[in-house]
Amino acid sequence: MSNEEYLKELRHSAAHLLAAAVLKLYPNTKLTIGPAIDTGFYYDLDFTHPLTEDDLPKIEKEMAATLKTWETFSHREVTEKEAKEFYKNNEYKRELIDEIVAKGEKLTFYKAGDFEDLCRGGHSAKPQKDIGAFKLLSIAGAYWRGSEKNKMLTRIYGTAYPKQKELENHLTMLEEAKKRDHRKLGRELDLFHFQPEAPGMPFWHPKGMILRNELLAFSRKLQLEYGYKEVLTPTMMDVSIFKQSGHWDHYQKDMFSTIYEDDKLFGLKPMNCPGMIQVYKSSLRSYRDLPLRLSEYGLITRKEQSGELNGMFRVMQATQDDAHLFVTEDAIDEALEGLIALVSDIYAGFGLKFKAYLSTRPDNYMGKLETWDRAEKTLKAAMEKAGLEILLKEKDGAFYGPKIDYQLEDSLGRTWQCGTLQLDFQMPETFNIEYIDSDGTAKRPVIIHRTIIGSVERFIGILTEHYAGAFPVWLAPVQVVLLPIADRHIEFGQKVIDQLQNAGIRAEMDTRSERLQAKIRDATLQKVPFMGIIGDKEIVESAISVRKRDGEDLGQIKTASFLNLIQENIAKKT
RNA sequence: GCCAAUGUGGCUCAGUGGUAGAGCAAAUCUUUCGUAAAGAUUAGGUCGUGGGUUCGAUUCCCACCAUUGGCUCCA
Repeated sequence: MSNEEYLKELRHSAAHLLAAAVLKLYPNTKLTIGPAIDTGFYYDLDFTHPLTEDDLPKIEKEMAATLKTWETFSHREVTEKEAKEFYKNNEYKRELIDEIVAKGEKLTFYKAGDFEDLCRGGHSAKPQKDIGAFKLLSIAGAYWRGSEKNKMLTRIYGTAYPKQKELENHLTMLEEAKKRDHRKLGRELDLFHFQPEAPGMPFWHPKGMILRNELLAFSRKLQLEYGYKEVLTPTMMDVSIFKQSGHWDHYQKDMFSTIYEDDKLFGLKPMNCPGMIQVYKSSLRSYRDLPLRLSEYGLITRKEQSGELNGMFRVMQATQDDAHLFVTEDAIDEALEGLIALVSDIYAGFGLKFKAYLSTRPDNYMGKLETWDRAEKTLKAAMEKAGLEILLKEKDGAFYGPKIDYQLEDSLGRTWQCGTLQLDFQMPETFNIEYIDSDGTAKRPVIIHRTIIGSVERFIGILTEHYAGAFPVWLAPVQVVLLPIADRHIEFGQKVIDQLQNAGIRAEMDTRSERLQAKIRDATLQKVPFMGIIGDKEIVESAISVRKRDGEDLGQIKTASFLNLIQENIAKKT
């Protein structure tokens, strides 16, 4: 058995343990389901009284006591009648029983100690021994069967490991993730803030803007190399555009709109596509113009439900690094190759690992079957050629075309959906866009939609957590801070600052009348990559003593060499 | 939108049915200092917003707003 399976069984058993303890403490609670998940387990319960976090330690204690009576799991097959009799007061379990019966599967009960539960199995052979350490982590609401039409149940999350040490490591990791929270770091590093008058819409501070601008400059530079042309389209347009694109029908409830001059209804764009298509349509296009790669760093606005905003990860206004490629059908392959290469280039700039998922034709697809087959084959071939592992998401494509989704992995191993690359055969029809082919006839191009960074806001949130705020030199809002030891060193410091700034380095000087230790501490907490200490010795040598934010002492360095060192770091994106 | 929790000076947090404190940050002064926090003084809050109960509400109740952990949603 793999370690993964072992953990899964152990946690599944821990979920039963949780249920058993809850039943002892709150006998009228109705059990529903309780699976193992990647990081632990949960159990969804229907309590007669609301539960709070304060109740968790009590439940943990009961779990520990119960575990002592759990030597092993035994199971038995039961009839539908028996099962329903057992759960005569539990409509959730009866619903599950009906489903199992309908599927023609056997009904089994698993028992450990004196706790028995409807279960398909998959438990630790020796729960008492295997569940070495467990902890209940949080309490949350969850809909029965995941549908908001159903009753809200109480979900208790927990985690379990064979060894106490492993549990502790996991908890340390959670602590570490908390320290890296971009909302916390955003405030501490003075990058941005939120306030109630603009929910889900960040106020960017000067230092945050440097991150944005560097990020976009990097993206622009690469896109230029790949033949993109940048455009910018209105944030607000008459809703007739969105009626034509279909957004008004399908997405209206998530769109902001506003009345203009009493009789015109304007909508804030929730996506850039309609606008960019207007640019395409603004003149007659020849096959010689294709592929036309239009990029836009467009501001999109979407209403989000109140409970789902989450710092920079989920905002109501976002800037997307959007692009639309207008290509002839037979040039799709080539366009995709370029795109996949570009995606890899951009992610590589941040040292982020990624996985690419190919989403294939859904049941409600539009267009011709053979076009889909070809498009999927094309995407697959392009992924293969780029050396990407092909992970499939069957039937998960958009109705207008198949897509590749990119998931980034950050330094804590968490994954984030960022880039997406979608083939679209539908929008060209809807907007009736054409090009004149070499034979003089009008033909329909294909559109490839893509974002790589995704939303700039979200990406900066991810980068902040990935680097724990210690941005690489090229991104760091302040790259160098000079620390004069006494006031008489400021003059020399200013000369160094001038040199650095003239070379485009973001350098500052801490002229406060604080002790050196305090200045080092503050610069370290601000995660400034380089500190340059200036005292009498440095002035004599016409050099600065360089300390890195991780504490490494680089000793005295002449200003010119220091400049080179920084520029090297910037160029290598370290 | 749903379940649960939270909202006190810029930040982190304490506290109370009789109109509020601490540390850090800030300002001023002293100090001019060698690799992660010098010292003193001062200033700063109608306790998220609106209603209600009460002689009196930051504290109790209701509504709303925002945030957090989840669920759902993300065409």
